[in-house]
Amino acid sequence: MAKAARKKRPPTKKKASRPLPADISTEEKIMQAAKKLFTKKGFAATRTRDIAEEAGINLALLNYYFRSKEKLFDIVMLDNFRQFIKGVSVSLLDETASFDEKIKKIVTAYIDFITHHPDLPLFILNEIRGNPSRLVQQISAEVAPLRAHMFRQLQEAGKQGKINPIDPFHFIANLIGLTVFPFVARPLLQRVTGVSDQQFQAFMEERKELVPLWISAIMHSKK
Amino acid sequence: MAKAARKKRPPTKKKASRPLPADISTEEKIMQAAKKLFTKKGFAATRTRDIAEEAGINLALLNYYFRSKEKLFDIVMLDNFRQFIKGVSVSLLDETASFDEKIKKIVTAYIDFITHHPDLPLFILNEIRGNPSRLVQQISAEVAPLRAHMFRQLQEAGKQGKINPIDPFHFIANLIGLTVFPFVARPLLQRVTGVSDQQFQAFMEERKELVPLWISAIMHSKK
DNA sequence: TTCATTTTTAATCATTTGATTAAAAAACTT
DNA sequence: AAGTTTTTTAATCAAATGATTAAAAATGAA
Repeated sequence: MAKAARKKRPPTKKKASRPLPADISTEEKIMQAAKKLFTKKGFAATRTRDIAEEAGINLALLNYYFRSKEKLFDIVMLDNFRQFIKGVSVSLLDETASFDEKIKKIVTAYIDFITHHPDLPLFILNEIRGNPSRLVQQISAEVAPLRAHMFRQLQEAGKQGKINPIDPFHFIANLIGLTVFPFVARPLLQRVTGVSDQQFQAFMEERKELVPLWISAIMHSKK
Repeated sequence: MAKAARKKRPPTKKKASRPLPADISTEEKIMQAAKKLFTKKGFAATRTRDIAEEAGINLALLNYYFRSKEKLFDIVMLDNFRQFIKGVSVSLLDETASFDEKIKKIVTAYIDFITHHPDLPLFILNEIRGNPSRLVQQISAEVAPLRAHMFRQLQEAGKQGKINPIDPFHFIANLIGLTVFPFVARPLLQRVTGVSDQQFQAFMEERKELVPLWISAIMHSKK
């Protein structure tokens, strides 16, 4: 029997004619709650009920606005990625800075940024793994111009003989590894080295200076 | 009504009098399946049914042998940790090797090891975060002697004026960061740098030589 | 106000999932 | 072989969980 598909009321089709509620909208509340929980615990370990409670709304509202847990997650993930990339792109595209200055800016920016969003890196590393999807594809597209720019700079610096020719792969692995990895491995590192929370922060402050120095040392070390 | 608590038959209390089944026991099959899935997808995203299927046994058997998903996970996790640590400890405790040689051995050992267990590092970084539990405590205890040994070596090398005095925190963060991080961030790195699977392996082979060189350069760079 | 539309809720559904049970099958002892 | 214990299974349970529904409340337009 042809069950006339009950057309669901389209959610959140804002009447273009009138301005938004302006204040902290319900949709935004849900997004923020979802971001907080998804980022901290990952997709599978996060319950939609927890998100609803964190947002202070009814569970049905979540589905009303976002249709499904997956959809909501995709949005949060994309948002997280963009934020993560933005940190680097600003410094990277600053044409007035020298290569060394750029590195220093990137390192500082990332350390500051992750200090305020400590769960982000691991979230991204996790979710990028299980997702060969369009999401990741989209991210790649957004990163492309940045990559091109950095590669060019690397090549120029290499040609001027200032530094060793180093493959971009190694360069980026080193830069991000030295900067981001301590945050990702923080619980492990603190256990193994017996470092307190306060000390950890101090060490990361130190690294703002040290990592650029080390990167430089690496690129001037003789093969 | 006092329902006389149905005493559950104690699982897997092997009669000590007779040797084990010897071949690949059911218990072992379950362990291996659980390890594979837990390590790849984490605790929350892994279903006990999937483990049972992967092991080719009935779901009830899993609970018969291990009582609960949590218990099984704890066992797998401890096992994974030990394996991860073992890689380093062998190289580290080799008294015949010089400091530089040790570093080279550690880097090579880790790169080889993780190449064959690519999901392990991220698993550990994930599970150590949400687990301030006795599990992590136990790990710490097992790592302690290694840490002490490495610290002593670092201090000695520093006193001999061969290298800059470098805090153990920075040293370990650098060593592991440069060695392990590329694997953890592999999908991201490959996307950003446009590197193929084959090329990635080649790069990691290169790093067996390069990372020790870089570590050396870092420790000889002037403050 | 009245009416239409949007937003929110309580209640419920359907499926998934960890766990248990009772009984069958297999292994071992005598 | 008979009896005992261990191992394995099919069936089922109970709780958790993502999603939907129908109706109420709020909002804005006329």
